[in-house]
Amino acid sequence: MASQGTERVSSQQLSERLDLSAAQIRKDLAQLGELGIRGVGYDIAGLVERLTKVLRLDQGYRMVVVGMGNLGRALSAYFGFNHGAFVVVAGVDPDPEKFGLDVGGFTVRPLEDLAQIVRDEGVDLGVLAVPASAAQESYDRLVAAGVRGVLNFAPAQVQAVPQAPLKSVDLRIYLEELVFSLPEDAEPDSSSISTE
Amino acid sequence: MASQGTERVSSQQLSERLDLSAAQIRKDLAQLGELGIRGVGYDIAGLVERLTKVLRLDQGYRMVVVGMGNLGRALSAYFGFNHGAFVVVAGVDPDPEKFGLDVGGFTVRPLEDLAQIVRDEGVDLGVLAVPASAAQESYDRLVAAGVRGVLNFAPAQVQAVPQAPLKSVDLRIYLEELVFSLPEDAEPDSSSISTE
DNA sequence: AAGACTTTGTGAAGGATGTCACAAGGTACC
DNA sequence: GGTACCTTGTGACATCCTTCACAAAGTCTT
Ligand SMILES: NC(=O)c1ccc[n+]([C@@H]2O[C@H](COP(=O)([O-])OP(=O)(O)OC[C@H]3O[C@@H](n4cnc5c(N)ncnc54)[C@H](O)[C@@H]3O)[C@@H](O)[C@H]2O)c1
Ligand SMILES: NC(=O)c1ccc[n+]([C@@H]2O[C@H](COP(=O)([O-])OP(=O)(O)OC[C@H]3O[C@@H](n4cnc5c(N)ncnc54)[C@H](O)[C@@H]3O)[C@@H](O)[C@H]2O)c1
Repeated sequence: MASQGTERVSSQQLSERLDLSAAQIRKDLAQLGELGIRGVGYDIAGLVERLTKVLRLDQGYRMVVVGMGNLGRALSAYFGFNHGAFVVVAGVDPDPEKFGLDVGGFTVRPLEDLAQIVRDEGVDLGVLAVPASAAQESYDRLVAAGVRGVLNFAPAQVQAVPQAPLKSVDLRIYLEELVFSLPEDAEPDSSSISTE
Repeated sequence: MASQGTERVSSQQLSERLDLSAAQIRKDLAQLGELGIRGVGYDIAGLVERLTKVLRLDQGYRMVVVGMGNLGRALSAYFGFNHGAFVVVAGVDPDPEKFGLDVGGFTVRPLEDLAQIVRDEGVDLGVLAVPASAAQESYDRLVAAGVRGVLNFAPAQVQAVPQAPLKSVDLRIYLEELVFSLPEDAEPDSSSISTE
């Protein structure tokens, strides 16, 4: 809305876009102070500014990707585009064949350089795109190197320390949610069942 | 647990693994009938079987990936490994340079073949890995081709029809949640802010 | 300036969800 | 068989979250 130049928005309009009740929108926004103007609505630029600050997105976060396989490269190219507050500044991998590979504005470097990269580049966050078996070890490595948080894409249970919060993304969950939301009637064929 | 050969589990043990209260586990599982045995706990094989059925994961789902860029190829290789009930059977792209490219057990085919592929291969689900600007169009195409549900990775608001539920995954949210969970004290540098 | 109209902020009510605590049912050992 | 010990299933309670409904505060028109 802001990028389209709209100036004001009502809780009613927001509720339609976000699929929530208008009362919910107002209750939530009121938590941040009196942001709206009665009879008028909310100032979009003001909302964006306030929310950006509350969500701590008013500062830059520098990231390093660990594991430059299929997913690591895709993420680097994606986040590398500088989505808002986030920039990927480096990617590391233990596989020498990947060293020097160009992705999203930087080249892949050896895993051993991690600590140095974090220090020199002022890295804040780590992204794990390594095999599940290497997830815990990689997390520990990132923490030792000094990152302040880690986003994990490996389907593994990783033990985290409070100094470096961990957030895990398991894409399989989305597939499961999708099939659960499917209309009941005719279910698909069962030719490809496999019990892992 | 099942793959490790463990036979039984108590609500207490589950609560520790899942970070929920034991009472919560019991209340939830009791919804599916009396699955447990008092004084003993739950039979793991039985639980897996019951949950698999309830979540409709007891049947195979065949998928097609639309958009064979960085993410599409990564996802194909990932899901192509046949995670439980899911198999990627095809990938399509409008870019002729990508035709014939080999990923995760199949080759990339032209976008125009989509309808035919869905019909011939008995595809149930579609995966959107296209630019945001092409998301709606691609969703419509998938629905017209006959898929029963769509998983979308493009950061776009797509209008869905009830016959083909849509589930969207926005990875940026995870980054935002991660920085919000960071310890308050010293926030990182602000040298790389950009307002998109 | 007054009246008609909007839209926010918010107590109060209602609904949903989570926790407690214990009887019911089961095992294990003598 | 009897006793000690577990662990589930579940009402009763507590807590949290959402919706309702309206006063307060603003705009717009005349
Ligand atoms: N590909 C996807 O779409 C996708 C989606 C969700 C999750 N995942 C998960 O993400 C992870 C990576 O997936 P991928 O498809 O990119 O696999 P991949 O095999 O293509 O890449 C893994 C990379 O990690 C590197 N690596 C191996 N051991 C390492 C270690 N100890 N430290 C650092 N790097 C190491 C490898 O050299 C390789 O480059 C896996 O755990 C996978 O389950 C992948
Ligand atoms: N790369 C990531 O890690 C990542 C993560 C999350 C979300 N996404 C989103 O996923 C989408 C794809 O990302 P990407 O990095 O793979 O981009 P990409 O540019 O590498 O790939 C996009 C692909 O879509 C194809 N395409 C273009 N128009 C199309 C159309 N009308 N129909 C079908 N295919 C079409 C292109 O030929 C290209 O192969 C984007 O919307 C991106 O924002 C990417």
